[in-house]
Amino acid sequence: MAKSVKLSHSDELRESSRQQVFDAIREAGQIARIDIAQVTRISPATVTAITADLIAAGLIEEVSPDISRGAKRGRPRVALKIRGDAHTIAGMKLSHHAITTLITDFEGAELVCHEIPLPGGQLDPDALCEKIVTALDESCAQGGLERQQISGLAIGMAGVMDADRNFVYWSSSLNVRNIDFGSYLARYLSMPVFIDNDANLVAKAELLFGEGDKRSNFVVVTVAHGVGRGIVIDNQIYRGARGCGAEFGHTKVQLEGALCQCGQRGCLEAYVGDYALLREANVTSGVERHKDLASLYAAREAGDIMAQSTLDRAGRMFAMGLANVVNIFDPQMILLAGAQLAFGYLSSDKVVHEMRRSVLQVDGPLPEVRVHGWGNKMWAKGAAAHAIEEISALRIREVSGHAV
Amino acid sequence: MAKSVKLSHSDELRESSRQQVFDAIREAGQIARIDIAQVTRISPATVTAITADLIAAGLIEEVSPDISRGAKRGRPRVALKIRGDAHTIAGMKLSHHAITTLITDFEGAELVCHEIPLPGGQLDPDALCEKIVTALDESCAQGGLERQQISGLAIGMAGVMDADRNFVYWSSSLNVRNIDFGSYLARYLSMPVFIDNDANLVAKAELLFGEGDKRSNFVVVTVAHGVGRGIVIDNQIYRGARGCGAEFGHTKVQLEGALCQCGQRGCLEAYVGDYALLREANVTSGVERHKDLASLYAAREAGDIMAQSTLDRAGRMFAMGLANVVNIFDPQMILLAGAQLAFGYLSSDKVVHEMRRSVLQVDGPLPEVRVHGWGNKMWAKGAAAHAIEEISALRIREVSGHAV
DNA sequence: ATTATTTTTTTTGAAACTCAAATTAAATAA
DNA sequence: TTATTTAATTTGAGTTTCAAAAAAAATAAT
Repeated sequence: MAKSVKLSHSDELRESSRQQVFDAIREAGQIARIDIAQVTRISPATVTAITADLIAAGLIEEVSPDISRGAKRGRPRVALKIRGDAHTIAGMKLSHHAITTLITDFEGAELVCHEIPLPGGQLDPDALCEKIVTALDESCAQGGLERQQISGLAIGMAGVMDADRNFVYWSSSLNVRNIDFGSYLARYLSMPVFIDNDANLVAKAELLFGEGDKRSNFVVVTVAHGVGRGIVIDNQIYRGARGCGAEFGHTKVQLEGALCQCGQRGCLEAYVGDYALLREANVTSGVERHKDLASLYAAREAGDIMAQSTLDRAGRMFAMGLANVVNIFDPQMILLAGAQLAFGYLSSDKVVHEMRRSVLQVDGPLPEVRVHGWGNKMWAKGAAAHAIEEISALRIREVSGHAV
Repeated sequence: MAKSVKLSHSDELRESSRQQVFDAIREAGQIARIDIAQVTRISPATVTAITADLIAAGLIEEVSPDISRGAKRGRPRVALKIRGDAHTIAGMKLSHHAITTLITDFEGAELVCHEIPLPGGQLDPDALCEKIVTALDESCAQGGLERQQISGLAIGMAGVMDADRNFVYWSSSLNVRNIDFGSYLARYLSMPVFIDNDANLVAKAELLFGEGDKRSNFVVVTVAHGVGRGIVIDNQIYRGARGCGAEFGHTKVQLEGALCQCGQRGCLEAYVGDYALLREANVTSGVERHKDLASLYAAREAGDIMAQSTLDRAGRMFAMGLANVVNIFDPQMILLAGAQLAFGYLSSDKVVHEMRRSVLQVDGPLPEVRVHGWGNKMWAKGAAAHAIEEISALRIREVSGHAV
C-alpha cells in the first residue's frame, strides 16, 4: 500500500524539481548531471543533491563510464539512468477478444508478454476482474515472478472513464455503466491499479517512449471498434471537464447523416467504424458478402466499385474529422493508432492530403501526421507507461529531504 | 519600459504564491487574510508576509472595516482589495469600422470610454498604428490623463496571432500578413503593449471579471464578421502549437458544402457568417433584398420563408459546430459572444437544444451555454483585462523578498 | 614525471520561502 | 473587569535553491 505522504502547499502545485530531474533522465535515457542541469535549468548544485536522493532511494543509478559526448579534457561526466530493477510494472490492454499483458521493468523494457482470450462482448465486472487476475497471474508465472513483486498495474480499455478516480462511466468491456471499477479491482488485487482510456495510454506511451522530436501538444486518434481521441497539452494529458468525457467518434461530420450505434446521426464513427463499413457494404449488396474488414479491403483491391466507394467515403469523412480537430486545436502532431490502420484506407496519403487541404492555411507548419499500426502489445506498453509514470510520481514524492 | 527581471528557476515554472494571493484578492474583490489562506491553502503566516509585500509595493490596500461575513466575536477581519490607483490601464478593440478604447483603473473600473471611426477594411500597419495612437491620446485627453500615466495597453483584434510575441499572422484589420506588430507599435508607443485575438480577450474578461460560478475549462465562441474561438484550460488560455493558429470558423460542417471566403468548402463560417447569410438570401432572391442582418432577421420575423430557411440552416450548422467542440473538448461551459447574437438566431433555445442533442450523452452534466451579446465596449474591457493581468504579473515579479 | 589546464561534480554558506506554534491584537460575552 | 474568541503577526526551524568556492578526475604541455 502506498505510504501516506503529506503534501506541502507547493508540492501540490507544480512538478517538483525531483520529478523534473527524474523525467529528464527518463527522457534522455542516459544523461550526465551537468546536462540535466542544462536541460532543466536547475543549478548543478541542486542536481547533485537531487540525484543523490534519487540514487539513495534506488530509483536511478550511475552508469560507470559515459557515453561519448563529453569533452576531450576535464573530469569525465558520469551518466545517470533509471534503475530498471527499481520496480516491476504491469500494463494491460483490454480488447474485444483478449487481454494482453505486458510486464516491464522500471525502464519499460519488456520482461513478459502474454495474452489470454476473452469471450467477447461486455462482461460482468466480477467476471472481468477474475479475467484480469488470471491474466496477471499467468503473466507473472511466465516470467517467474510473484504477484507481490509487481509494483503497479495499469489497465487500458475503450470507453469513457475518469482516470483520477479509476471510475468507468462506460466501457465496451463492461456490461454496467458508472462503476467505480478501481474499488472493484481492489477487492481482487492489493497493488496500486490505474485505469485509463486506451487513447490516453497511447498518448502516454508517446510521451514516455516516443522517438524522434518530442511534441508537447498533440492529439491521438485511435481507430478500433470505435474512434477515440486523446489530447496532450503542454506534455500533459487533457481530460476535459469530467475527467475524460469527450467522444471524438461521435463528432458530427454530416447533418442528418448515417445512423450511428449511439442513436444519433452523422457521427464520424457511423462512417469509419468497422461495423459501419461492413453494414454499408453488406446492406447495399443485399447479402452478407463481407465478414470482416480484410474481406472488404481485399474486394477494393480487386477493383470492386462498391467496396471502393465505401472505403473512399470513410476516408473522406475521416479526413474531415481530423481537419476539425486541427482547426479547433492546432496541435503539432496527430498520432493515428490502431490495428485497423494497417488496411491503410484511413491513413493513406490521400486522406492525409485531404485533411491538410481542409485546414485553413495559416502561415506556419501544418501538423505532422504519424501512424502507428500498433497491435495489442504496444497498447499494453502504453498501459505500462502509465503505471511507470504513476509509480514514479509516488516514489519520488516519498523521497524526503536531504536526510535518508 | 518594463524593468528587466531575472527569473529564478522556480519562478518560471509555476504561479508564485504572491501571484496566487493577488489573484485570490482580485477574484474575491474584497477578502480578509484568513480567507485568502483558506482559499489558496497557503498558511496564514505566509499570507501575512506576502500581503505585507504587496501593500508595500502599492498593489493592494486594506479596507478599514470588513464586510459582514466575519464572526460575531474575536478580532475583526481586515479585508484587502486591489488598489485601483495602482495603475491606469488601456484596452482597445479593433473592429471593422471603429477603434473602441476603454481606460480603466487597476481594478477594472471604467475611467474613460471612447470610440473613433476607422475607414473600414484592412489598413496599412503604419496607418493603423497612427489610428491607435490617436485613439489612445483622445481617450487620455477625455479623461484628463497624460499618455505616460498609462501603465499598459492591450489590443484585441480578429485574426490569428501569437500573443506571446505580439506577432500577427493574419488579421482582418491589417493588410499585411506575418507582421511583428508589437515592434511596429513600439515605434509609436513606449508603454508595454499586448496584442491578442479577440476571442481570447473575451475569455480573459470572463476569467477576471466573470460573474457567478467560475469555470476552469471553457470555450469562447465569437460571432462577428467571422467565427472565432478561445479555449480556456485549467484557467489558462490555450494557444495551440503556434500561439493561436486554430480557426474555428473554418471547421467543416459539410463535405463539399458551401463555398467559403477562404476558398474551401463546407466551413462553418460559410453558413453562419453575416456575409454568407446575406449572400444566400440575396443570390437566391436574385435581387439585393437585404443590406444587413437586421433586414434579413426582420424578414424572418415577418414570416418570409426564404429568410426563415436561411437562418434556420445557419442555426443547425452552428449547433453542429458547437457539438463538435463539446465532443472533442468536453468543456464545462460554452460562452457565445458577439453583437450578432442579439439577433438570436444563433443562440436560440432551439440551437442550444440541437447542440445538446448532438452531444453524446455521457452520464454527467452537459456544458452550460452562456450568451453575451457584448458590444465593442465589453470587448475593449476584455482587452483591459488582459493588460491588467499582464501588468499585474510584471509588478508582482518585481516585488522582492521581505526587504522593502 | 610533473605541472597546468579543463571540465564535472561536490561542498559550503547564504538567501528565500514556507509553515507550525506561540504570541499579540482586537473585538464581544460574561 | 475578566474571559473568550477570532484574526493577524512574530518567531524559529525546516526545505529548497543557488552562486561561489573547492575538490575530483581527466588530458595537454613541459
